[in-house]
Amino acid sequence: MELSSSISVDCVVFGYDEERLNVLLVERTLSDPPSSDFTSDWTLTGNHVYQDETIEAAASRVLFDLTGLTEIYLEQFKTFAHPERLLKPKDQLWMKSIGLDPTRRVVTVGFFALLATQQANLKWMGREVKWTPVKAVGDLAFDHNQILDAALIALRSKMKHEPIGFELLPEKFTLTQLQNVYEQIFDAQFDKRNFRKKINRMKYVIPLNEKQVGVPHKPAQLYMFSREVYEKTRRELFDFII
Amino acid sequence: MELSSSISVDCVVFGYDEERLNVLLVERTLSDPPSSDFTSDWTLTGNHVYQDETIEAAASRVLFDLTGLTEIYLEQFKTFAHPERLLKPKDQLWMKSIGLDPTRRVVTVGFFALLATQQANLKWMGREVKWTPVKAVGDLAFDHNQILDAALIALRSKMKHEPIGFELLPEKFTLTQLQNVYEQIFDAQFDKRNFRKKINRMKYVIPLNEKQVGVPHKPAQLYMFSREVYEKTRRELFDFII
DNA sequence: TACCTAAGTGTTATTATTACACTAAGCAGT
DNA sequence: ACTGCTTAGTGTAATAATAACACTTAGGTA
Repeated sequence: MELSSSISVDCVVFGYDEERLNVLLVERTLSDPPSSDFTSDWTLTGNHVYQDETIEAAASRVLFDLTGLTEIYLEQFKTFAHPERLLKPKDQLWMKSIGLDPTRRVVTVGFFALLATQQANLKWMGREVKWTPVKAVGDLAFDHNQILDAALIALRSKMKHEPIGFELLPEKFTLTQLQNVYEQIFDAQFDKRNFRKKINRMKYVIPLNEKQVGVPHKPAQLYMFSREVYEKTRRELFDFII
Repeated sequence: MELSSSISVDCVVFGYDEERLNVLLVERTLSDPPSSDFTSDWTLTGNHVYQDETIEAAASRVLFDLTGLTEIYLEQFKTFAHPERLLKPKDQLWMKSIGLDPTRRVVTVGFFALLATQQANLKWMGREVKWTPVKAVGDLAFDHNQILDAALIALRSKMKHEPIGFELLPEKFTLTQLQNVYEQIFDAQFDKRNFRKKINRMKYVIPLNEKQVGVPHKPAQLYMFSREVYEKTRRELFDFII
């Protein structure tokens, strides 16, 4: 039989806080009726797509409602549609409680978003919202662990070949911060001098006439990323690969 | 209002025929009622997802029905859900003619598949099926030009960083064939000696004890690709990038 | 003034990239 | 058997990128 389904978007919102990579989670509690069986747990941030809305608009709406920001790096990475993705008893219970038909198949389109954590001012439909270090995420509701895993794979893969690390930093950043972003996300350590040599070749990482102030050590040069220069100077690489 | 929709998959089936990159198209005619207004045109190969079917299974089913093959390289690349993606008059007419509700939003998950054209034995629900050179594809039905464009972008991007060019060749291939695959898909020319030097470093491209036979020139060494060796010897690269 | 912290910098050996042109092997036609 | 046609296959030298490695500098704090 042909499939009729609801469509939702889930945004895996990654935030970097100068220490590690975090992901935004919102609490899921059973409010109506409040149930003692239902211990609260955590979900990614998602919502249904409205009738006349594109999925990109739905994802932006979720992000805006959540953070108050509009210019967020956002990218569709994968769609999740397994027939049994929402059939765990707790998920069923929760769907009933908010008035959704629990037998209805829900297809969700996964997006990931990148931002510097301090940019965001968090709220979500009155529910609790928190940043959680990606490495400390426990069992999530629905199939959200799977979605998060896929988002991480997509993030790493994109990050290897395109300059999106900057999206996780404030507009002005130091090279040490930039290096830390890559070290955290790839669980790797790079040599400072070699890293900087490489960055030096990237004409789109532009030194500013500005240094850190108020740090209790030699203040670092600040840089910014220019997507414009990147688009002009980018050259195609083939790695395909050893 | 919340969205209720049908889910379909569309497979962008790429085939390489030792000359260029082709894509499989099927003819769309209005059979019931046959209409003289409705000039036939071409679509990608897709179908609805059934109630208890995963989208991956639906895509494999489409490919199997189309080619009789089961072990095809297949990858989900993007989901298309624009509210107006099927509202062109011709698309509406066609949906009515096959008994679909034309006001219903249809969300389609795009997959691309790779094969060597000679492997496939084509048929599709009695409709005409043809290989078309990607560069010669005209206006397609629905939003299928958009889907094809996105598939090409995804293919090129993946191909730059992972060894999937082999999927477009027969199991045993020559280095010249391999080079042609990349030249065609990237619209570029590579130096033969440098290309071969690079391939030489890839331990997963394995020379066989076998040569071409019956060619009217020096017969070429045949090679095969070993995914197993690839997985073992692959090393992570960071290009992120000038 | 001494100490702490992170910033910033250069050299050398190895490896990869680029640009470039001739010889070898098989087949077809005479 | 010889000639010609076609594609396969190969090496070198100059330049650029990578990898491994340790000390000095600038500011703040006590």
